[in-house]
Amino acid sequence: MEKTINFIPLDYDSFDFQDKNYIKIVGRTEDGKKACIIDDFPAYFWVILQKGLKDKQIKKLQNKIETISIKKAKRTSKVIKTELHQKNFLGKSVPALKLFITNYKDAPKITELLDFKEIDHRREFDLNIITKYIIEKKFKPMNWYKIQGELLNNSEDFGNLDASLDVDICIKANEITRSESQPDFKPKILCYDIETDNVEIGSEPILMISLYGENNFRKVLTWKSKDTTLSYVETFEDEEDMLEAFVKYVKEYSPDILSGYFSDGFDLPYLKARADKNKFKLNLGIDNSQPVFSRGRILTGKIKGIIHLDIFRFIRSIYSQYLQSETLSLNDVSSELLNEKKAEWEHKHSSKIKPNEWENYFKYNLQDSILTYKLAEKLLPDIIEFTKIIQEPLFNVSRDAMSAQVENYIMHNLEKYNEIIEKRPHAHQIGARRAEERYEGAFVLQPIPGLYEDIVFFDFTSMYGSVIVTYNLSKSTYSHKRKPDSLKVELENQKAYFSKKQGFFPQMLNEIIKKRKQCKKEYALDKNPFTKAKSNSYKLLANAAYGYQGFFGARYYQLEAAAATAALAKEKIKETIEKIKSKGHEVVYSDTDSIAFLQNKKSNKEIQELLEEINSKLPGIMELDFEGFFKRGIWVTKRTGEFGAKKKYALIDKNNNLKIRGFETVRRDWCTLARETQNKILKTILEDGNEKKAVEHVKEVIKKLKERKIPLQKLIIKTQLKKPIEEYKAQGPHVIIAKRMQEEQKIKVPIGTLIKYYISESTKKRALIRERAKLPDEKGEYDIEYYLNNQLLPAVENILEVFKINTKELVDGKKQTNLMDF
DNA sequence: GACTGAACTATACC
DNA sequence: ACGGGTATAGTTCAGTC
Repeated sequence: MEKTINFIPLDYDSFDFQDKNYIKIVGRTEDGKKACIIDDFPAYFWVILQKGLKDKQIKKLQNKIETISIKKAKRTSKVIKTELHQKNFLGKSVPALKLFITNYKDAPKITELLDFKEIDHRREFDLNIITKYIIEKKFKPMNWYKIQGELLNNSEDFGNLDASLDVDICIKANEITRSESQPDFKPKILCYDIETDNVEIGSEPILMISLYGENNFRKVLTWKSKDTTLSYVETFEDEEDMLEAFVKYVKEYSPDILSGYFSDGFDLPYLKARADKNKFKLNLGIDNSQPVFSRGRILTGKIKGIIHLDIFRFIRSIYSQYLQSETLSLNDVSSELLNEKKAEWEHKHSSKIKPNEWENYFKYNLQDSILTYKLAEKLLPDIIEFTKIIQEPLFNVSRDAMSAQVENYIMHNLEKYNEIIEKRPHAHQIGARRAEERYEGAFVLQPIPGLYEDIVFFDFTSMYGSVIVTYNLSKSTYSHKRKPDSLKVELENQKAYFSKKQGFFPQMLNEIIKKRKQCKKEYALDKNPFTKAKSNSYKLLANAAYGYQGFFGARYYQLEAAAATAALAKEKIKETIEKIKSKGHEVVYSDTDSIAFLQNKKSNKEIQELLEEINSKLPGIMELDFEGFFKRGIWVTKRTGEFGAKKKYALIDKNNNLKIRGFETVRRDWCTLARETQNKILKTILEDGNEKKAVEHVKEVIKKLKERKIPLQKLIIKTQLKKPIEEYKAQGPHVIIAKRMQEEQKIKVPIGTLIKYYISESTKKRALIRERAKLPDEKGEYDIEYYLNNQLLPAVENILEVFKINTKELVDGKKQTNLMDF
């Protein structure tokens, strides 16, 4: 039966039927029904031919290729037909054969048989099948389409596929056209969280599972305690019954997105492992399949027909640059984004929980799902807009690293350039790229330490991106030797040349930057969160494009283009600094794309005119922007030597808002006491314009510390493990503490763990710091001398030095601090 | 055992 | 393995006397 529906694709999957590839897309219809679209997949890839082949030679080659057939264990795969096309590859026009094959999965195998001398390159055999499908059919995620096709209703097509799918409607597509109207789509989200006694996946039973969804849908499922009056708690006989109810509720709710926080790495694999132990099928998929885990660098959990969204993964790979949370824990991120915290619950083994305590545990468990739901709601505009722009499924976009996002964007936008997609680098190429010498990067101006007044900040908008566009720096425009009408860029040990004819990479980047500008304008007029999200997405892409060209895993890697980008950016900012100086302004500081200088009694209007004048002479799309006026700013010396420290300064604006960069205040590996004290003195100095109050405050803190009146809590030092503990060559304090945590307390300390410790007094003379490091709850007295000399004073010394104050004089009994004082 | 520079390590800036 | 280079600064390590 013929059927036409309006449909929005959400989740993509591929399957084989009679040895051919098909794509299965799950999404929603306009009236909110869950639908599945089956579409065929034209499996093909390209071989790029040598130039100047005669028609006869090509025909002969085609005939040879068309006989290729390979047998794998289960299927025979062959070349169906070939077509000759004129395509572009890396900006050059090339003759190419389009090879249609029966099964795309065998494309790499078939390319191995194509070692004919007439063939220069084989391409597009190494794409993800869904990526290739979306490019080919332009059936893009999170957009509305009109689907016209055959209704599958208990039909025998595809082996009764439709009958096994838990959807309202299933259609074999004949025609897919983009709808004119694109109404807003609000996906149905369900969030979940589990609690266990042991974090080792599957090691012990799951104690409870919470669920939270729209219209205040809330559940806590448990089998541990039946003693509760909380209406949302449901109790079961055993773990298996609880798991069964979990699956039942998910299916009834029928979410588009099932979301957890770190659920890829914990909740979902744990659920699966416990289901296995109970010999129970965790059949969450719409085809009743169980979650499937792919082992990349990190575990990834996929559920068929439902988008499994791990909010933590998205935050870590994309969103963390907008956050200032010290860790990406649910608690820290929720505090920052939602101004809400996890519920109070002191973790203890379930055997030690008293009957009247369980309710608090249930509330805690539910709160985690609620926070995850709120985070999902908050971040979804960003995730959806990014998905629409990148044109990959939300499942991938929410997990991919920035390099993959840039690459996917490129691949999905190459068609209008008639370009064949470059291949992924081989392992040996990656090795060679990684071994390449590093190139010279950005310029950082050495500041002269001091307190300054009335500071102006300018910065270049998307500087590196605008340089790439302006000078046409990319793989397809690069040449190692001079060509007519090419731009020469002097690098450290070589010269690089870039053609003036615009390449697709700079052209695409130009579009991205233009769209960003447009969105920004739009948002200024109408504060729509989706416009903001779109603007953010383009900004992210524009900023990542430079790093992409220098990234060893990139299809369009060109180190010379990256090096030239940095070199030209450096040249331009230096010229701009000179220009500002020539107008009588003292330039205080500059880092990469920003310049700070003294207003020097000039009016704001004159500053604006200066900006316009500079802009009128900048090349291409390069643009300098006004960042802000600051009433005061402080730059300090390095700890060693008397020169000004780079990447370390503090500013205050007219509304007394602080902007602190690089100082210990913003570093999480310093104890709270040092950070708070430093923050306070920076604030008073910048507010008052003098150091008087700051000195008094420091004296007070020193006194308290010496009297041991500072609580230990403020002296805990946190350091993150950046690699497995056995790989450390130097046994620093945090490494020793981590080892003890693992050996004495049986606490797992994987990469990324934030190790907490304090430095205690020692009976031994000249003991190493690591020998004095103790766990926060370990008995001992903190070492006053250490905290004075290694934490507090270093944090305030360089700041007070600007006012010629010797910190040591603030310390009573200086002989303990420095023997030279005698 | 004291001292010193190099190596290792973590974190921040843009 | 999953953007790039620039920079500060603490602690340990290894060599010297």
